[in-house]
Amino acid sequence: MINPIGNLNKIFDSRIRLGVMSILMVNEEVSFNDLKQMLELTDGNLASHLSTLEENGFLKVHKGFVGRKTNTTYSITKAGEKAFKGHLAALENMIRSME
Amino acid sequence: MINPIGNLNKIFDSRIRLGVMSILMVNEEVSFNDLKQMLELTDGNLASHLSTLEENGFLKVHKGFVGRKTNTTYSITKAGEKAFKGHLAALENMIRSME
DNA sequence: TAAAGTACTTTGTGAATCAAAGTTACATAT
DNA sequence: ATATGTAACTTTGATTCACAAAGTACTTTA
Repeated sequence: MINPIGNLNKIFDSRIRLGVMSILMVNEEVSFNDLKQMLELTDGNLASHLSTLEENGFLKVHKGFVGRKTNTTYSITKAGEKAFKGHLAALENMIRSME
Repeated sequence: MINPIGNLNKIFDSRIRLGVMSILMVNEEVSFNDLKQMLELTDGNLASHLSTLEENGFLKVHKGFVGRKTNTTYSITKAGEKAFKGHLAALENMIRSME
């Protein structure tokens, strides 16, 4: 592939999905509210990006409780990890030719 | 800034603009047609992204000739270089927390 | 009982993306 | 002189995306 952008993953063109993935690479499980605060998003905006990532099999959802409050957490899947690492590698390749 | 995506530059959310910039970081001057072929784009699509980059002061245009044919080339500006490097640094920061 | 929290979904708007077609200007081939 | 070609766009139109705001269903706390 000569085209330097050909290996970038379209799902990760979105800064928000990029942010979610990078948070989930480092934290085993993160709640909806923590993601919302870390990324400074409205509920709806976060929810829609999370569902895009979920539809693509990049993350999985755990519905649980903290005390008696509902608590939804998200974690990365193997496929998500692979796709994200692939995207980062593509970014690196693109940039490596600059040095 | 705690928000890991807060320092990313919106202009570079686009893979195409990212590609243009990375090519221009490495090549002093690149023609419209070379960019078109490298990035596998239609005329219109490339032209519109180039004008976005130009409007933002990230690249400059040189209209010249090769023999008697018109030849437009593009090169990065100081501001473009700074913005692009800033974006890459923000990406790196975001990713560094993963290691 | 009222207010607030969680995690959404729905709605609506504006912006972005892109291909395709049209345009302008010059060049070359017939 | 006419037709074809190439470069570099601009315009058009359709589709998709992003996002805020409001609405929903359920529970909890004051």
